[in-house]
Parts: sequence; C-alpha cells; structure tokens
Amino acid sequence: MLDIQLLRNDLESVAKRLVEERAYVLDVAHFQALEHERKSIQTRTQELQAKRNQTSKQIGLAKGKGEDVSAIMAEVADLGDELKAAETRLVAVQDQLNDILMGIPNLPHESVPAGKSEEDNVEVRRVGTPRRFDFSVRDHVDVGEGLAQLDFATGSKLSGARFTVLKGPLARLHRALSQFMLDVHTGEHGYTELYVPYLVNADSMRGTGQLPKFEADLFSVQKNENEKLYLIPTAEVPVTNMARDEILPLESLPQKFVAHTPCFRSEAGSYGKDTRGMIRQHQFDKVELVQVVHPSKSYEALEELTGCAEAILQKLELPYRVMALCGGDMGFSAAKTYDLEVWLPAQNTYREISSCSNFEAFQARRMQARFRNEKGRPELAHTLNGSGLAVGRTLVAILENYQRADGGVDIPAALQAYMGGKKFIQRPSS
RNA sequence: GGAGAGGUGGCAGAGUGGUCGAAUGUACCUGACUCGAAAUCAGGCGUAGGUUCAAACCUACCGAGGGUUCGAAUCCCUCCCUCUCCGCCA
Repeated sequence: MLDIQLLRNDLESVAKRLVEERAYVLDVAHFQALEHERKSIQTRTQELQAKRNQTSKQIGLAKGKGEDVSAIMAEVADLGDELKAAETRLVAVQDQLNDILMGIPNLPHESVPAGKSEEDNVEVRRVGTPRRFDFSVRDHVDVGEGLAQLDFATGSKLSGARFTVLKGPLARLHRALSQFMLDVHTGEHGYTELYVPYLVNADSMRGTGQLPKFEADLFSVQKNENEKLYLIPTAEVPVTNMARDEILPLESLPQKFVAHTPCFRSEAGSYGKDTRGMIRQHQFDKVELVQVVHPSKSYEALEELTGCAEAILQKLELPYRVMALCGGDMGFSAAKTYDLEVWLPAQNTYREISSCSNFEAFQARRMQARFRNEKGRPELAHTLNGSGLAVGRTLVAILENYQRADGGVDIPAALQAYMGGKKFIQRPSS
C-alpha cells in the first residue's frame, strides 16, 4: 500500500509514474472526488461528535446537580440522526478510498529498469558455465521417469494435474536439498530458522499483498461458517506477518528468518504454461528468506539476501544468472526485484529459481509493521524476501545439469553428505 | 466435543451508565539530591486520524463487529482469542 499522504499531496505525478512504470491506470478524477468528499465529511463528523460529547457532559453535570435537563435534551434531539448519517457516509467513502489504495501496486525504486515485460529485464551478472554434453540431453521428466523415481501419473491420480510423486533416492534428494539450504542459511548467513503455519487467515494474506487482488491464485479451506483459511503460496506470508501490528525495538533489527514450507498455488491464468514436468506445480517446497529491516538499510539488505540465495546455486555448482526485473514485470508489492535464473540444458535457457525483492514500506504499511526509531517514534519498517531456493525447481536443475549418459544422475558434492555419502542416483536394478 | 473463567496502557491491576484516554503500582525517560550510585522527591511517559505555517485544538481507539442511550470500558447481541477442568487425539 502506498502512503495516502503521497497521493493527497502529489496525485498527478504518482498517477503518471504508475502508468509509465507499472502500466497501472489510476482514476485521478474519481480519487480526487472521493478524497474531497472524505475531507468535508470527516470534518463535519468530528464537529458533530464534539458537539455530542460536549452536550452529554453538560447533561451529566446538570443531572448531578438535580437540574432540569429537558431543554438541553431537546437541543440534541436531532443531532443523533445527522451524526449517524455522517458516520455511515464517512465509513463508506473511506472504504472506497481504501479499496483503491489496496489495489495500487508499489512504485519501483529509481534503480529499477524501465520496461513493460520480461523482454525488458536486465541481466546483472552470469555465474558458472553451462556444461557441454557429449550425448543428447534429456529433460528432467525423462531423466526422473527413466530412474522410475518421478511419477506424474500417480500424482494426478491422487490429486489431479500439477501434482507429483517422488520416490526413493529422488525423494531423499528433495529432502536433502531443503536440509542443505536451511543449514547454509542458518549456519553461514545468520538467519534464524522458523517453523510456521501453512494455513493463514485473510488478515495475513492482506498484509503481504496477496489479498484482496489475487484471491484466484490461492487455495483456501473453510474453517467455519464465518472464516476461511488460506494455504500459503509462500512462507513469506506467515513469516513476514509475524511483524504485523508490532512495534519492534530498534535493536531487534535487522530480523533475518528462514523457513522451509510447502507452497500452494492454484496457478490460475497459467493453464497452458509449463504443463510438462515439475516446473509449475500446485504444491512445491521452498526455503524462504525474510528480512525486516531499518528503512535506511533495505537496499543493502536486498543485495545481501540475493547473495545468500546465490550462494546455494554456487555450492550446488549450478550455472545461473541474475536478472533485475523491469517495472512492468515486477510483482505487485515489490519496489525492486532480482530474479535468479538457473540454467536448464534441456530447455537451453535460464529459468527462474528464486525471486528476491525489497518491498520497502509497502507491506509494512498494510500490516502496520513498525519499529521504534532513533527518536523513539514508531516508524514503518522495510520488508524483504527471497527464495533460497525453490526446492522443486532446484531438483529439476540437478536432474538436468547432473544427468549422465547412462541415465543416472550425479549428486552434487555439497549434497552427498545429506545422501548418506551416495555419489549418484541410478535406476533400481530389479 | 462438554463445563467454567477471562480478554483494560510495556507489564501488573482498578474501574458496572456521566469531566474515564482511563486510578494505582511497576518499568522507562528527564530533573533535584549525591563525588558517583542506590534510596528519596518532582515532572514526563499509548496509537492513529483531522484542522493548522505553527502553537494548539478536535476526533477515534479499553479483543473484533453490531445494538441500546443525550451519554458505553461499564448494559445487550454475534464472533474471535486465552486460561482451567473433563473427553478425544498425532
């Protein structure tokens, strides 16, 4: 959520930036009309409230002295109706303003490249060299099914399309990956490990920006007649929302958390995309990094956090590149985003495996996540998060990059300790 | 799932219709005393919004939402959460 003061004071230029940098059209005239109405109604409401309070006090005093109060009572007889009408209207107007505000995307940081789509993203650096294969490369589906350890048919039997069953060593490799990532981030990067709920309430989804705009992307369950719970699409939601409605002590910043959770996404609107394989699933595991930081440190923190995610790829010796997303390709809440893209030889391209973003105060303002600043005043914190990494896609990358001519898959050196010393995976002999 | 108790300021804890945004204690900050500290004394000490150059003033907030009333922390309704006991259970 943008600061409403920014819109009040500088509506035209904010609207201009939203169109140019985020392709978002703000109805300036409508907003202005609402804001104008809000101002006059709020003033009127508060006047009426003051009058009511004053009069009620007088009645109390007069009654205490045993005086007749019918004259004063008559004076406020019709005040109640007018006040109620004003209050109702005020709430309605504020709701409308709030709806607009909740639907406006974040403004990009000045360092974000201009652009409308993926095409305009800028490559920041490229690390590692894609391996040369002296045999014809298979994609992860062929490799995994060839090993009889990756089973899409059974996944769809159990749950439908976009669900997968892993078996044997490959299932273990999947587990090994998340253990490895957690160990690196807690042991080497100073993140505190968390275990968090996978079902969260609507307030939490609003806090990080999934609601109200992206309900279609979420799975939900009915908790009871009145309440829904949502399956988390990323650990970002529960972890970041821990700071919701808090005023954190200055010395507690920066807060750095890592959590391994499953993630659930309905993938509405991407029906034709990545239907083959486990690139795009309804359920996948992710190790997520989250930071809550002092506003003056958030861009430093974005570089640090991105580096932590990169460290995993480096340790796994997977070639990747870092992309600075352009304004048009960034997520709704982000002020700046780096995507890490891992090399997938079968697709002969780099594919997203991590997304690291600084949200500045956008999420913090929605969820009232604050800290007590140097002057002792509450101030909105900045929040960041990034995948470190998406476990399923990392597994895909290993299957493709570490495949062997005989159909087996070598296990990256960094993971061998997590695999009981095994150096490769092959098809069971029987 | 059943029975009961309760949700008030950082914490503790009063307040059952009228100067209550809220006593008191404690923590914290400032000052006095002290060589310094402790103790003691004095003062300060919630969040958000509005009008405003500012000072200041006004408004809202006592788990959430609604209702009664001239007036609600206090009465009524719905919901949420916490605790205790019983049952069930990974």
